[in-house]
Amino acid sequence: MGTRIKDIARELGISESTVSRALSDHPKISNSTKEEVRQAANELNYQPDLIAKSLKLKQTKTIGVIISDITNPFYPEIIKGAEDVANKNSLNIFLCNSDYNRERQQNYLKVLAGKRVDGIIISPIGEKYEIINFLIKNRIPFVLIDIKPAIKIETDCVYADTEYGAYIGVKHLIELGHKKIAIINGPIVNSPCKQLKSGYMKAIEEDKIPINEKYLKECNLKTEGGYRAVKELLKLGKEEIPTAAIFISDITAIGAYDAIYESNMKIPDDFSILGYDDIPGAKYFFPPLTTVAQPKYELGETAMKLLIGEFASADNWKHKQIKILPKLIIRSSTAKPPDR
Amino acid sequence: MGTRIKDIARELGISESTVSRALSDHPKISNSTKEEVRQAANELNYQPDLIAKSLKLKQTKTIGVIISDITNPFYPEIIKGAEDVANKNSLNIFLCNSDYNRERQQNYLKVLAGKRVDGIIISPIGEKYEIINFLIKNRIPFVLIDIKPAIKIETDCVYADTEYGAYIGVKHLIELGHKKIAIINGPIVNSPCKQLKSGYMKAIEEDKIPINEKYLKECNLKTEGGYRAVKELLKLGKEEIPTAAIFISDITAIGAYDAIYESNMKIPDDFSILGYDDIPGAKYFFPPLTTVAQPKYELGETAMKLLIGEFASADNWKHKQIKILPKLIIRSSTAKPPDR
DNA sequence: TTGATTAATACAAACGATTGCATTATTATC
DNA sequence: GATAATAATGCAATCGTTTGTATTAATCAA
Repeated sequence: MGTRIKDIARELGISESTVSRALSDHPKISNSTKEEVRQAANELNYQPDLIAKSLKLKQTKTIGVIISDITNPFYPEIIKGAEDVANKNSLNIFLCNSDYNRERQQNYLKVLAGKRVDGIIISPIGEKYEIINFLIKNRIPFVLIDIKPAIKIETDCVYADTEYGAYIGVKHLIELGHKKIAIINGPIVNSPCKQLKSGYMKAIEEDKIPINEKYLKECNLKTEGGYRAVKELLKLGKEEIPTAAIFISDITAIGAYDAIYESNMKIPDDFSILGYDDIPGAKYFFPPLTTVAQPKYELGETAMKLLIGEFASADNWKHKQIKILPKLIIRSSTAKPPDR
Repeated sequence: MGTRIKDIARELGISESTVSRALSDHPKISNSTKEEVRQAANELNYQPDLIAKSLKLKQTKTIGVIISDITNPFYPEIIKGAEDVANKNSLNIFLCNSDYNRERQQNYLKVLAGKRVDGIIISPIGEKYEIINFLIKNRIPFVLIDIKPAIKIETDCVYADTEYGAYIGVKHLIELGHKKIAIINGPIVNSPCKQLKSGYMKAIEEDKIPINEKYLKECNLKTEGGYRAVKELLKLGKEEIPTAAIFISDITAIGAYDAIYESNMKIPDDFSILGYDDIPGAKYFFPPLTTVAQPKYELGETAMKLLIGEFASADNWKHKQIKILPKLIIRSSTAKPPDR
């Protein structure tokens, strides 16, 4: 239906190869024909078929990005960072939203492989070995995002140091005087969740605070997960109800607001809430949420740069694992514990 | 490098066409060879080349989605709605973020055309005729999102009735007793902005409230735009400072919180704020934001369904323009005006 | 046995670009 | 004026699929 190189060639009475070369400004084509070709292309509204080009050239100028929840404000900033870098390098992004669903993640992996993307940035959910195996087997360059590398794994990755983030967060709670501190975590199979726990443990143990197993909660990563977890905590004996909690994300912390208010308790007077991520809007919660800020944009930016190989110079033979430090943002959802 | 149909064919000593047909379960291929082929494909880790397939079949099973700001929580829900429908129809989404940048939008349009996507959903910024022209000229099926159709335009579109939303919002303010109501709008070229204004006007005029030109603000669609607009309003003479404002989005309304608090004023006692969108988190602002809720997920869902043609039945020759009604969510950022 | 029918597979062209090599046209060199 | 060098263009193969049309093999009817 549309215009092809063939059509331009016919129109001008020259060969397809000449048109192709003229369009890509090949030095061996005369300026006059180049001009003619460009004009004809314009008149005929020629749009190059990137599919055909990709097939021939074996590169798609496209990077696949798989994230787990586009609705979580944590991700859009990452995507933006990645997209900005991609654009600067005339690359495009194929965005996939696994929605915390492993099957869907697996499916997207296959689609991206089939679409022959030039590389993949993925924030993996669930067991990551199969993902890594798949990518390696299919020879797709990739960068893991927001995953702390395990010892055995040798891959490029960019991650925020959640262990450190959890540590400084819980330390902050301890300094305020809290001793009954809960942790509302996501599924512990996820790397950031693992890290959150170990940061929490480190801070708790450092201050010789006894560990209460009932304070260790796992929930799904949505608001409703946080809500339910806190509801359960509030059912404990009066003396045992924690006075503070650290959450795996601001989104789950929001659920805590709901649960606490439903019980006619006050934040932070009766319960201190420490979020994680610093999503836009956290500043305007009631009360403004104390949280650990993720370097979101930077995470996306760095991952894409790494993938593109901007960082690959002298020693690009070895995998880079880049750590970015989060920051504690103290607002008003944390305060000293109530004297019960 | 990877496995091709050719490789499977060689491996089994049969022809490529047989392999291809076996893989797609063609009835004329014997079950025994089908089984052999499937097994070999598995062993050799065959991943079909979707690029080649697309070239041949002239369809990519991909829908391009262009939105203007992935960072605005308004969009992720839309995307999710669209993606869910797409997935159910084994379609994928190629997401593009124009970032309110016309050049970038134009560029993405070209890329998507070049990538031969099967259709495009776009939330257009700036002048939409050139976009529509481009899409028609290139014979790409498309659906406009969040754009109220002008009389002359005959295209599929799905939009939330912003005029109605603004009308019920401003009515609410008037009923509270406000007479000095500002409108912090986005660039008036955008359709939702036009609608916001006319809804505002309708409500104001209905109650015979005189129009103050100084209350009609245009700003960019980010938090900082709302901040600056309100700052300017607060510089007016004491008597002239408005007592309430409706904002084009919750994101810009956030800027108002900053500006108001900087002037040591209180919300809603000194100034009522009415947002638009109902982004996740708006409920937890201080004070919780009164806002007009967009049917976001539904918007994306409907747009994709429309594009796929699920709605195309008897009368699919004419363009559908689907209107979805927003809802007023009254929280605590609006109250009766102060008696100055 | 022979021709017709059916089942299973193979051949080859096509999708729309790119590119190494061959070819032709033009100019330079002696 | 013949040959070499250079400039500009054309030919044809290729990327990995799919699919219409042979082709071959197997089965059946008479």
